[in-house]
Amino acid sequence: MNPMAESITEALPLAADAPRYNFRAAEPRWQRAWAERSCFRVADVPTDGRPKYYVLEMFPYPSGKIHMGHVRNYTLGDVVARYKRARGYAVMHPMGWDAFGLPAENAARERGIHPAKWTRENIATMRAELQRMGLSLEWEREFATCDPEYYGHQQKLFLDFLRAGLVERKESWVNWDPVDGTVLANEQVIDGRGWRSGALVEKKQLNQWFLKITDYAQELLDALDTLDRWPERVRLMQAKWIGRSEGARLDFGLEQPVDGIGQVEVYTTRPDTLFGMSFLALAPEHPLSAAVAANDPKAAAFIAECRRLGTSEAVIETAEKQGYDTGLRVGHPFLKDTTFPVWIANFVLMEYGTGAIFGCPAHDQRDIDFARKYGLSVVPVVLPPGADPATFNVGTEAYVGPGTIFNSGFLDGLDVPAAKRAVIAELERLGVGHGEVNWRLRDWGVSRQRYWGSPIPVIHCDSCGVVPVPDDQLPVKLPDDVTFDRPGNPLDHHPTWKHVACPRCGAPARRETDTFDTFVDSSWYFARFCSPLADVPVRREATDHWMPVDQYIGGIEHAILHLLYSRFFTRAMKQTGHLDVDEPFAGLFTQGMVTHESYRSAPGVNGTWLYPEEVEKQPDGTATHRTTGEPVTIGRVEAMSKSKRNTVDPEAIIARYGADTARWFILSDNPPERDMEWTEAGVAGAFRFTQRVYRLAEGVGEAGPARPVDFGEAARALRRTTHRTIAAVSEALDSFAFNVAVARLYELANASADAERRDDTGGLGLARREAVEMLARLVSPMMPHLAEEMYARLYPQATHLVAELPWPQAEPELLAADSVTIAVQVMGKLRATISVPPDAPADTVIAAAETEANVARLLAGKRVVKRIHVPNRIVNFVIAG
RNA sequence: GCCCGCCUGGCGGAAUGGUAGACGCAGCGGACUUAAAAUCCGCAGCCGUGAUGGCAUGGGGGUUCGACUCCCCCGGCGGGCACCA
Repeated sequence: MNPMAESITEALPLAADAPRYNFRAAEPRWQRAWAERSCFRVADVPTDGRPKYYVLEMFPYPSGKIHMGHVRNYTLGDVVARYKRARGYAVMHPMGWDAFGLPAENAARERGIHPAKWTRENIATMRAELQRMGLSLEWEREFATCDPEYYGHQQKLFLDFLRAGLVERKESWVNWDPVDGTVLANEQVIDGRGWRSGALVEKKQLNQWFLKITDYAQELLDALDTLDRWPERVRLMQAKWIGRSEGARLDFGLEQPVDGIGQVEVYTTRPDTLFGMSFLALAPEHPLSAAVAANDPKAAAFIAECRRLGTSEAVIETAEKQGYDTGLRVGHPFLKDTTFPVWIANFVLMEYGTGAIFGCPAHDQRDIDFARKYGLSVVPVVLPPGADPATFNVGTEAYVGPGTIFNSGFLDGLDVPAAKRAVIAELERLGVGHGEVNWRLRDWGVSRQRYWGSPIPVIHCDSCGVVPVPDDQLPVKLPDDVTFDRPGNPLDHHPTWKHVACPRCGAPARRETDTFDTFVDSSWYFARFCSPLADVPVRREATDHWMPVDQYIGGIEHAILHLLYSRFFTRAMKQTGHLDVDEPFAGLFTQGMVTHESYRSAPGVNGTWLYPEEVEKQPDGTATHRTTGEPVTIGRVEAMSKSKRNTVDPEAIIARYGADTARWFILSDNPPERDMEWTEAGVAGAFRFTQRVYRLAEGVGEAGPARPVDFGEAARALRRTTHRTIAAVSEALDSFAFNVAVARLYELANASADAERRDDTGGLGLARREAVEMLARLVSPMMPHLAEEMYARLYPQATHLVAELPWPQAEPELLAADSVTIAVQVMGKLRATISVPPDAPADTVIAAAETEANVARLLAGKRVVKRIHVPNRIVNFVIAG
């Protein structure tokens, strides 16, 4: 299976006599030491007075093995956790498993493994892998969302939400796979067909449970402004997703009522263009469309055609605008003697606004496309600045810019915003409409027709209706004895599970067999971590102390759904008294992906994909197959994916180079928010650095008795480098600039190595010992095992671990230099550098600069009109001419 | 189409408006070695006679004593959203 397995024990070549850091022995030893000393334990409700810091990485789905994306995510989080701990914070850094979901059911269907067994085995494997990474996790808080204790509390939250009016059961249009007998998410509909079954997907109305996230739409939007430690683009994406729009809702009266329907309600953001109306269009699912279709087979056929196309985005994108003229006509609120045709149009969405629009082709691109196709009238009513009202016309492109209203009765002469206000006022006065805010955000449908999820804790009774499961009967546990031998929901097929007595009247009733969307599970796990053993969903004292998460870290792919759902859930939990915070994540960091070159076994795109381990790179930049020797095409560098086989197994890397090397490389390559390229050469370089740093520790002398030393020039220089590195690394870690921290540590290592080659005079040996100790401690958030190993060498009698040490402090007097180099410019171009004492007065510095031969030459005979002096940095002479 | 981001050596990247290219990877030269690896030392943006010479941060303009950094225009790349009325 894994081509790299054979090479796991093969070590990088090293000289036999080279001192060697044996990570295979050291890493497990220090992992045990941290665990035995409970270095990473904190209390649910601490009393030690340290400030709290909650570091959380998005918990993994137990898919089988960890991948490089996990390694990057958890390494980033671990650096923050270890650094903040050293900085004096009580750090909570938990880990758990997002354990429900479809892959487990697929495994059951395809391989006959029970989803619970499959999931538990994957968790065991992946937990061991994470532990080998040396992460400073508090494993005592671990849970999986498939634990009945967890989802039972989730069911309790749902019932509390239900009682608080935050839950609704309603009919909604869904993508229905008639073969699998299940609802599909939009992403699971490919070219109108189910992604698994290949069956044509139908649009179907189904009773679904909804969480009323739209109740919080305004708040979720407004509070984005308070999330100043979130990436701007995530906030923008959420704002767009919530999609607030301001407009008007108004009624259009039908000339002839149809099936009792006398008017059509329309939502518009452009009430100012009402006089430019030329048609009204209904969504195919609109009740009036259905009423028309009842007596008009052609209309029915048109609607059926629209429905067949489904709701998938890909289909909507490519579909041409199509309409059907119903023959009906509507009046206009302001144009008393005019009527307009009513169409059914495929581009009108039932889910947004009222499912009906008025068409103003001159000022809306979709409407003009539609009007030009079907020969409908086009009346411009917004005159662009400078245009001539007598000749201004609209061709195939709608005018959507600002301007002055014309052709519009009482609105003529107003600008667009004023006209909007005037129309709304008039509609309200006439009682046919009003101003309204509309949202793109929809309520959150949480029902899934699946087994491997949390049961939704309600019971359906023929006489009592929907009855919540009483709190004392929670959790509603999943039955173990289920079969996956036929399509549909195994809970529904189960012979006994769903048959229960109604808790209210005792009559035979049925359990809800839908389970929760797994996004529900991940919407509050961060709160549960604060008190993972509590017999309530969350213990208030614990969440009051630990929430919000101070630093949340994960992939940008969760920018909208998971983060928005969690923000909503936090508010809902606050409303129901479970929490007392508004926002779950005070700080958010979104990491880039891990990428790798891809390889194909033959030229062009015809070859099969090859794993990196199957490929041998040649010195000339080409590549061949490791066993067959045939040429290999090197493809693009792209995100690691199983389908492209451009993956590298973290387990193999850790086995071959050690966890610290993997961690170091993944941090050093580039800034963490960008995509990084995983390369063999890069890992090897990181490995060499671990060895080099360790040798430095072996090369320093014993810790002598503390004594005042009159440091010589070289020792003073090294000490300044050491202390500047402390300051620089601290600053870099504070700002997530881990690649810069790495660079500064290379410099310190280089400086220590330089010192090693010089005579130990003037206290250089002591300065070197200090440099190496600080190197160990500064490197510890990133390479914790190596740091412990080095420290143990430096202090064989030490009674504490680096993981328990406070962060080193730079000595301020060592941050100041003996002298500074000043750049001397003439007319902004560098002409010389001079060395002067720090903070030398301006006239001294300028005088010194002027005497530099090269500067004097350029200034000779010229009139200097300005002398710029920036202390400790630069002198610039501006000459006339 | 709309929105956002990015563009610096062969590569990843560094740089409070103040000496552009730190640090690493790859490369080249040398030491050590029978040899290779490893290790160590050194070189290294481009042009150029070895000048503290010139040109250089996608292209063009601007602000400034001074611009990778701020502003405007253009180009390229990447990402997100999208019949949202």
